[in-house]
Amino acid sequence: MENVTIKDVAKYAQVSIATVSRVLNDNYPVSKETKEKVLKAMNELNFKPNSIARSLKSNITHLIGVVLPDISNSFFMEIIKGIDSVVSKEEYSLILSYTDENFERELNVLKRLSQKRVDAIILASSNTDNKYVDDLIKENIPVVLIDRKIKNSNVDVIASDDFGSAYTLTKYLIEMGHKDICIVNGNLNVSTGIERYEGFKAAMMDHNIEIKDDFILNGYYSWEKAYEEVKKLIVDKKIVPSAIFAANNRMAEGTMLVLKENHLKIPDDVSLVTFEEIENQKLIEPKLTCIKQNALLMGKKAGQMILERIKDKEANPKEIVVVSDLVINGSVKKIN
Amino acid sequence: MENVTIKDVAKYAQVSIATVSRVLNDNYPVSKETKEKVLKAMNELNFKPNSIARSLKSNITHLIGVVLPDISNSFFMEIIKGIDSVVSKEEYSLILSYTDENFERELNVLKRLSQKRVDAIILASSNTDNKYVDDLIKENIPVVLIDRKIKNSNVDVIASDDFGSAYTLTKYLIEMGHKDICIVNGNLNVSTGIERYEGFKAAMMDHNIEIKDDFILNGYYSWEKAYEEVKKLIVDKKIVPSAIFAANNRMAEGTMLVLKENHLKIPDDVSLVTFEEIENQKLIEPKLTCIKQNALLMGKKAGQMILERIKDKEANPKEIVVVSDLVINGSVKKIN
DNA sequence: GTGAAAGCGCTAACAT
DNA sequence: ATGTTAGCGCTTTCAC
Repeated sequence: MENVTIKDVAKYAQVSIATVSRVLNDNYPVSKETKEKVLKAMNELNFKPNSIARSLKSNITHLIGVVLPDISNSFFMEIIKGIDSVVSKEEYSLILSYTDENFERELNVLKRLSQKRVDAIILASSNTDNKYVDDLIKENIPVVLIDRKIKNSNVDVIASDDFGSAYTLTKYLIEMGHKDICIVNGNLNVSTGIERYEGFKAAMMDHNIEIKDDFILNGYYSWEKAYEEVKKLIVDKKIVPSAIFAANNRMAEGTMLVLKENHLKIPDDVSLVTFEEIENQKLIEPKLTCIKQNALLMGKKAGQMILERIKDKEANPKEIVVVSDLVINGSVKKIN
Repeated sequence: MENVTIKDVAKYAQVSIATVSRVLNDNYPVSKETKEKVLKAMNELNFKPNSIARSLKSNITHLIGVVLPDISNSFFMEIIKGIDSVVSKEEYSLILSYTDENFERELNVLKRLSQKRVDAIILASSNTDNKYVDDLIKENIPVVLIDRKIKNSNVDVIASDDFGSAYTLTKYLIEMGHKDICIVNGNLNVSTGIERYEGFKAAMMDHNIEIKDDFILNGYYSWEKAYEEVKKLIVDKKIVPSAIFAANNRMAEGTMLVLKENHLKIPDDVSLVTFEEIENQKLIEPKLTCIKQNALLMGKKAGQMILERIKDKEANPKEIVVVSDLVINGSVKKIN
């Protein structure tokens, strides 16, 4: 009963293996009788086509590699759900890898996926300078970038308007009267990190507000790092900004804990905004004013894109921008 | 440059394909000179071994299927991290699938994994009656159950002591003076759901406390369901229990929102305990008294187990219980 | 409508 | 130490 092959089925049904294959794929004429005979044989022997062998012939593995920096972040989990909901309908499975924002690890993972001959890769790279993507494409493995862009690569991209949204969010703080605004930056090797920072700077500059050196913190998209950096500012340096802009949800969470531990109330003592909603937002007081990205939709679009790309590798790369919303909650104090 | 095979390398280096294979695997004697010649050829042609072809020969895919009910739950994400940290060292990749507690979907996913010829499967089944697991094992695909057991299957298991922990947690409530305790059950088709309920009942019975029908809620491990059910009890029926036992974190979150919306303070108005810590616990007042499982460790153990099992399919199945802690926080009121 | 046979890229037994 | 060859399970072209 173990590892029944097409050959066994053929013998059992007393036909050739070619016929079995034809029944299996239903792509060539087979007489009704033989077809039934074969199907019966398959059933009785509990035959399952070996997809490895199929892949070897067809060069199609029905495997999509998904490479993300942080799988505990619900933002990326939503993306996975979005991707899966689209591609699983076409019988694709996802190989999930995460990199922890570590570029070396990312390269290893990509290499492994390439050897596994995945049909395509969906990538949120931890480095704008990822040159390996070009190699992948040369090797005929299409890549769709999600959330994070890279330099010089002529590939499909699905991302948010990080610059614009950061600008909007900062502008909102400014219009609420804030000037002493601290930014907790994300990973500045990453397009989103850079663009959010640029958006922030542009808004500040456009309103002629100076950004103090002390108020530029590097949180690398990490909860812990953000916690440390904000703590250094507030506890060690004893500087309390009027508002804090956290460049992602994890860092907003770390920031909130510092504030909580030091009995600084949001928004009375410090205002806080974040790029991407924090976990369990609904249960936390106050809800944070934030940019809310549509991660599920991004995932779905990426799934569609990758399916199209697998079918047509020559089409011109597309860049899709998924709009994010500014959600105003009660975490920003109005200053006269 | 595209799809260089062992054959191309052989021609380029002017040796036989066998020699190339030998260099590739470094498992047979090859003279230093030829070896270098071949390595050079590989390099210059940018050769990458086709792991599909290898798999076809060896029957080893270096793929492990991971099937989980809910990937947005940090509990399961930690499990993935644990698994990955162990198996990626041995060059395994993970195919991730989630089932949303839907058993049909689970069966589909398992079938797909079996056809993909994964080397093994790590499964948190959404039904104790999963008989397909036996088929998988017959097909020579080892299975390790994680978190959730199934009936009658002679397979490796790595789980928590759900009964015991639920008993402990309930006993704690009782010792704090609670009698009107409401349980929000998980999925009662699942071993954890059942055992947690059983543990709860046993503790109640041992202390001669009657469980009221109104206080047995079915939340199916779903945030939304729990929210609905608790709301029905508290808002529609206008019954406020003295304490609530939520059988997992998502349901505790749903429950908390109902309480919050109805201005019921924890623990003053209602006490609440949960099986597994909620997301962003640190930022939420009050922190919930809970059973804290060691998900990362469970994942690591599962990873080790699966590697051992792949190496030795005949060894007797093991069952490992990972201990959970009762973490007492301020969410339970002491009643005289 | 069906069968024979080549071949996908690789490994390993056998031969030299 | 190296080459020749069969074969892993399947698809597909070419005969009939």
